[in-house]
Amino acid sequence: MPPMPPQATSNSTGMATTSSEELGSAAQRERRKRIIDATLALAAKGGYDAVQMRAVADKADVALGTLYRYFPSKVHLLVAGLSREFQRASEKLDRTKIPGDTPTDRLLFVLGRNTRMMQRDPHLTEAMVRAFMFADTTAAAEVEQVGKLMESMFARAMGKEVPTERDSVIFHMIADVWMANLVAWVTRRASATDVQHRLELSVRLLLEGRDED
Amino acid sequence: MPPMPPQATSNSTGMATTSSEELGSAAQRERRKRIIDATLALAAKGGYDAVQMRAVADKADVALGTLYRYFPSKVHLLVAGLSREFQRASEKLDRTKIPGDTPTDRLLFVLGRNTRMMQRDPHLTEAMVRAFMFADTTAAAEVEQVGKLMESMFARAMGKEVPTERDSVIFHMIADVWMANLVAWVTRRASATDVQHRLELSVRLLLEGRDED
DNA sequence: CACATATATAGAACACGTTCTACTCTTGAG
DNA sequence: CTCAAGAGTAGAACGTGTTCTATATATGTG
Repeated sequence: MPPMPPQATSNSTGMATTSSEELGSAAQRERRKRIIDATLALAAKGGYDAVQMRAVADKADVALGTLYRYFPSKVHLLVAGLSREFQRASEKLDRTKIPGDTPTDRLLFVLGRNTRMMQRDPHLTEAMVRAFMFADTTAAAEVEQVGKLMESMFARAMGKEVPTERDSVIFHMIADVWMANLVAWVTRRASATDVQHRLELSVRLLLEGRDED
Repeated sequence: MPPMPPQATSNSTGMATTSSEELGSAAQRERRKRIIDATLALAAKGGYDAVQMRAVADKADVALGTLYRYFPSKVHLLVAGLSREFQRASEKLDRTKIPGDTPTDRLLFVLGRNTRMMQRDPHLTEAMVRAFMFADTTAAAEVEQVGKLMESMFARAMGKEVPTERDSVIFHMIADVWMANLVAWVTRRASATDVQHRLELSVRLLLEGRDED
């Protein structure tokens, strides 16, 4: 067993620790940030395949061994990147008044906004989303964290800060449909408008049990 | 450009050609079958990681180069395996009277039956489902075919042999939720009962706009 | 039959994720 | 200050997906 370094974001409560995020010295937080920056930069340029561990290490100016000490696999790395992106989106959302007359409309606004944001960077989205779906059991915790982030964004959008169990399940389904559609879009099996329509229909059905107003 | 062999299953109509399936000499169909058999056997024994191209080639008694001539990547191979499994499930279904009083119930029966069938072989399911989700654009056609199979199974279950556009979209969403739940199950982020409940809830909401009867 | 061409084979070669080794640099406890 | 343990570094090494090369075998056409 190697001695664990900064690493892992288990955090049993699911709440972020104040604002500074997790353990590690300043230098370590710096390194971790550089690594994720490098990852996302490479992903944005060439997608999943362009995120090569040696390239990430180089660009982040750490040794390959160090990279692996921080993130035990390429998938962990990319899911961590997705997590950070969602965290940022979520924070930005907090500073925004979400438009829409009904909770459903507001959820749809959030979903549409994030979808468009991701579609603006196809390579990056491809890399993160494929890693997310490919993740195996060893990255289950990281995937779960992303799930939590999506759920809480949805909850906030709908003004259900404390979702019921049923709400949670429905948010989870919406997240599933969202991710599935992003995957389809990323692999060119669905157009941007396909995605938009499907999301709208499924959200209305799941939340209101109807579509067309 | 290398000369294409048996290969690809485009089939623009989406209909299976009578019963014998696709082009190629008898020997070629034989090889193809052996390859998929070998793939599924290895997958059943050790999941995604155990499906190693050299091992598949060995077990199928073909050269590595031949394997690649038939299936251009590991993902193609596994998605083809999933496709064949679904085709079989679909055929078996055709020989079955689907129980259930309402179309929704019948769809849920089919979904539950297939889910249980897949859960009976966790490794195999893990291998196929992860490949399915990880597939890139080069395997989009194969993924689409699997999508078509799911859709037509659902359509048949509900007695909607000729689904409307709206039906299709809804079937697609159900397939998305189904696959997402299988992924979650496979990575131990969801239990079998979680999956069952989520599927039931989402199908009822998507099809009837309500749950609890 | 004979040959041209498509397929199949064995195995080397290559790429990239991951692991390992040997060494150096930091850091914090005493 | 000293030094032991942890963290980082450079780079070799390994495993598996994929590609390439050289050769052999089928196959169908004159």
